[in-house]
Amino acid sequence: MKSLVSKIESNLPQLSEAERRIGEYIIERPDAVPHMTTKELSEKSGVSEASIIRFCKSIGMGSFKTFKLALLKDVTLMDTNLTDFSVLQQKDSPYDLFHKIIHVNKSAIESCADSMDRKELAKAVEALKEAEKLVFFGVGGSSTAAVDAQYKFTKLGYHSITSLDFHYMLSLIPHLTEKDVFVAISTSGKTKDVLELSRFAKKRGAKVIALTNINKSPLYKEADIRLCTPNVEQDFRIGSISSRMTQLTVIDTLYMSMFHHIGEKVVQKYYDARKEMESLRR
Amino acid sequence: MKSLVSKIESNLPQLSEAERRIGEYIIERPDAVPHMTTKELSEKSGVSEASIIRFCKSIGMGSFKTFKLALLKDVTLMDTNLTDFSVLQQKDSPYDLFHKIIHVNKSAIESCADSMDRKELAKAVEALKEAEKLVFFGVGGSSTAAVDAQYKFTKLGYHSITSLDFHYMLSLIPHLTEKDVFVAISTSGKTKDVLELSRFAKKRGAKVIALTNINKSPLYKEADIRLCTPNVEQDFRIGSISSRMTQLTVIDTLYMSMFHHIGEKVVQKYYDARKEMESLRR
DNA sequence: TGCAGAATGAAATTAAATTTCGTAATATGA
DNA sequence: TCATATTACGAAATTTAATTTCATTCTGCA
Repeated sequence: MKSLVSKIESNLPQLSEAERRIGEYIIERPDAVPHMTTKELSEKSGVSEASIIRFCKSIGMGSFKTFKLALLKDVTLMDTNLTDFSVLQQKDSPYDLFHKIIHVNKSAIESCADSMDRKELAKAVEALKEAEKLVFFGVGGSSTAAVDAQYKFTKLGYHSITSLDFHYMLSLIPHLTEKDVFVAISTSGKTKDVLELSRFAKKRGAKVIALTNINKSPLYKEADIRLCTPNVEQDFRIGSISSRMTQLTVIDTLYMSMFHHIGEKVVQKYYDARKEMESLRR
Repeated sequence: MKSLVSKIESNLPQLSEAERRIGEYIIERPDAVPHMTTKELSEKSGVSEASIIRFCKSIGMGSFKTFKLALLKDVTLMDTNLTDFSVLQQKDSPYDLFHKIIHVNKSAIESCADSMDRKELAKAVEALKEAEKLVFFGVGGSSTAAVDAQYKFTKLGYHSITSLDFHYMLSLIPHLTEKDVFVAISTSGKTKDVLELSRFAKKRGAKVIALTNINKSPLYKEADIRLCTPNVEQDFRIGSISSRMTQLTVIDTLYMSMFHHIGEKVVQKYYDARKEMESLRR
């Protein structure tokens, strides 16, 4: 049995101008179409709504709705890896953007699997297991990951520190020892603040874990342990919205691994914290 | 990831009479439902059309249409039968966990599409367009999203504020006016700190946008605009690692929409900021 | 050149989804 | 116990989407 998309593809030559335009759009973005209305699809493919209906009939579907359902079924089974698309188009509505972002973020997380080195990950987990203090540092977009990590590891009972303030960090690092871990977060691996603090921490004897894009950046080279995130595409104008997702996925992994390790010991404390929270009704 | 049908099944006891009737019918004939209209389904299950809509919202879907699409996907996949998995198993290596987390986070982002209401999203974007000050507030795991949002909107040139400190926020809110927007972030929608500040902000006349799970929580009810995230499963011991991903996806959407709106005006400023950063070699 | 016939989109119509609103039932609390 | 919320629900109104109708344009051919 032929898939609906390939059926459209093979019917393309027989279709009229307007219908072919529709078909081409559908082939391009089959995953997006089931969520659309005739109006949207007509705008996207540059034809009238009436033509959409005619198109559906042409390829043997009773109605636009039936067609959408059939297409969704098709796409679900196909499990196609959709390739790229440009994030910004002038006519995009917020809802369009929303779906694009879902797609982009999903793919970003998916590609995490490619860039991660399993040995480095194991080393990172070992280092964390033995760590006394954990220091996270990232600036700009990477501060999100630092804040998140700090919160999570505090929940696990770690002495876990982060700050956005370079000078605060500067005053903190002299107190680090070989038992401590400094997690440097920088997508590019070139951020000067992050590099300087990493070097300083390393000089103090702390283990430096770099959470950075997979490339041979200074941070990558200088770190003791490298947790690499994929080189997700980024729009030069807006920066990457997705690199943060990849960083957080790695943080989640570290968190879950540590939870796994010390897990049962802290469960009771989680309960206590939650119960206390409830009694304070917060 | 639980299937939608089994999710409905387990939610059944919590639903009201009419909604339970609907749920029971869906469990009985899940394959038939995607092709039905609200009218048909209401007749089959012996309730009103309005209840159908309410049912969809109750189980975490933005609309009847998205529900049908999700159900179809579910039914389609049921044949190919992907089994779910529990996140924690004793033998899991960090690398195993990593892959599981990739999977879980991906699914969480994917299911964002189901819970988002397109009208509410449009309303949120409109509100942001006209806003003077933006205030973000979230505690615990939700603070990540607040921090991220604050950073992003500052980059866009907004007067954008967040803090983890309840008392700081308390002193800030009296200065809000009708022109300002307060974005309340709480997965459960019940966090007392968030609720109290939202109410206060609303009393001051600010527009309150809730970024919360789709459920009928106090925050959901009281907000002017509701941006709903899906009810991702969470381990009672570790809390949800994924709800943050869904929140960030919504933040990304708002950010991109605003960028889209005021976009070209700020591009030059982005360049300036980057050039300055480079000249400072940071 | 002018006519038949196909292709197309704008506007009208029909159908479906969603919201609003009033009522009844049930919980809450003084 | 009685007043007061709160909740659940369906009927009707409204909004939104799908489909049909119909006028216009284009194309090929006598």
